Amino acid sequence: MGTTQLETVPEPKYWHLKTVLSEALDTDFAVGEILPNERDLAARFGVARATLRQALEQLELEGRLQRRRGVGTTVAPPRVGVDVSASRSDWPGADQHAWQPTECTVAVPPAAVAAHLGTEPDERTHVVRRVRKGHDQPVAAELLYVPAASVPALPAIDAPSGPALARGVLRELARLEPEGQDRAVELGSAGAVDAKELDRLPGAPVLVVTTRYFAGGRTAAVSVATYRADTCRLTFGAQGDLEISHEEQRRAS
Amino acid sequence: MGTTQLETVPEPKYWHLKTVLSEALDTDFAVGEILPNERDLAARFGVARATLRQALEQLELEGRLQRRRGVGTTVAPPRVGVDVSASRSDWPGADQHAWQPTECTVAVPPAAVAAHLGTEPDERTHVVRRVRKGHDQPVAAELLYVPAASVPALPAIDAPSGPALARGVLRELARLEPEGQDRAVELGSAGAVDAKELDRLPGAPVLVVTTRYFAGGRTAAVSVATYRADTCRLTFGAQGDLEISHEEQRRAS
DNA sequence: GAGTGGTCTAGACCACACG
DNA sequence: GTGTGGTCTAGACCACTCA
Repeated sequence: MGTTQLETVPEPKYWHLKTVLSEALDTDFAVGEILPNERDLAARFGVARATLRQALEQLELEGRLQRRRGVGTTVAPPRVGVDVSASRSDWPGADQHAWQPTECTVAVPPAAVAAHLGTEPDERTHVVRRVRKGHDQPVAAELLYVPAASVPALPAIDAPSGPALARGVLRELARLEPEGQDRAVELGSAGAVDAKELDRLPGAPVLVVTTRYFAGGRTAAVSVATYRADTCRLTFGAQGDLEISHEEQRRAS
Repeated sequence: MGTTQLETVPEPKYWHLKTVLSEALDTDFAVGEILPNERDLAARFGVARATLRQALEQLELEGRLQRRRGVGTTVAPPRVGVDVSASRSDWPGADQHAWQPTECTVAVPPAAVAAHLGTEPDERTHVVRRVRKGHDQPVAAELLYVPAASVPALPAIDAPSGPALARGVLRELARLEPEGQDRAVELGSAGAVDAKELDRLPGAPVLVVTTRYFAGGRTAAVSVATYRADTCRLTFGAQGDLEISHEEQRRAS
């Protein structure tokens, strides 16, 4: 006898809240719609604001919500599929439409990047900053490290300069004969600069894509690109894109 | 005259804390070492425990720390590179060493998965649960949806069954002639089951890898695999692995 | 049982967007 | 100015691990 169900797992409040909210989003809200503010929501559910926020954070991490200070919390659109497959012609400089150079400096790359490039630990390289846009929104911010050896025709100019020089570096890079590339994806958090470029707050979750470009038997360039984890889904399509995100899979289940 | 530097950006405390802690980790701590407990750390830095925790959360998200209830906070080892490139022979059933089947059921897949598979919305498929291990640790939990049409030799058994039947399904799958695959990566949070399988708390950040396997002009199977985002770095190597993680790049800079 | 991280509360003030 | 989300505090209790 006794209880029909052993209450073995007292679910945390924020977890239960997240579930309830998630279902409400599916049924009662449209994409772009504004939710009630956090204080109201917390009161409505009878929890402290911090607890409510913990649930909202989870939902934002899953790409369901978008929160903007001074504005409010809105229902996020489904994640955008972004092609990052190596089979495409995405050798730096080839896809001028997607990536937009913003700056070009000469600096000493992080030691590990230098190791990839085969440059001396204190050797300076060109550093091109680029932004990738999609559907009006910035989706990724990139630092592209290009050693002088890869672009011998260019002088190493000390002073930071604009998109013009950046395009020059990319143009020179495009002359090389691509021999392949390497890619790795991991979770990270946006630094101050990247955050500004991605229109997010510092610390926002990002997918860090590190790419090595090979040419002439060497590593011709290394790219460290940070994609907005809240709005992006990285696709490595061999036979076309995955049209439906995990997010939508979950909703539909 | 006046201040030499306009204090334009009052950095949040937790952000500054994170930076300080990060540097301390680099210089004063070894991998696996236990940090002082949260109450002590908070007191030492003169902040509330919640603020200290916000900094620790960030560092955990970046794979620098590992926190375990009842135990303490330890310095995490560098992330493990996990190969998820499509070029490998990772057709389900081929790589028995990495993936370990734990269960096999018959169930109706989520609608979106059904759409990928081309099955009816209410049509049941085999569902194989697998776990991927690496260096003693579980790194990924997977649900593999296999429609009956892909494994015609097998009867659809209603009752859930163990690894034995799962291996049977995989064996049948391996008979098919692979025609390619599709892959997408996005950020998610672990559900209750996945969390248990990955030895993490529910809600832990994961990298969700959705794969479509093609054979016989159809989608033969769909896999939804969740990788531990804190400990894993997904590699798509065309010319070998990236040996050095973003993490280490940052440390070395 | 002692010590750890995980959850939760009820406040407060700040930075930002918008009218 | 008003309202929003972002940060921060100083507590409390709970769930878990381990000796």
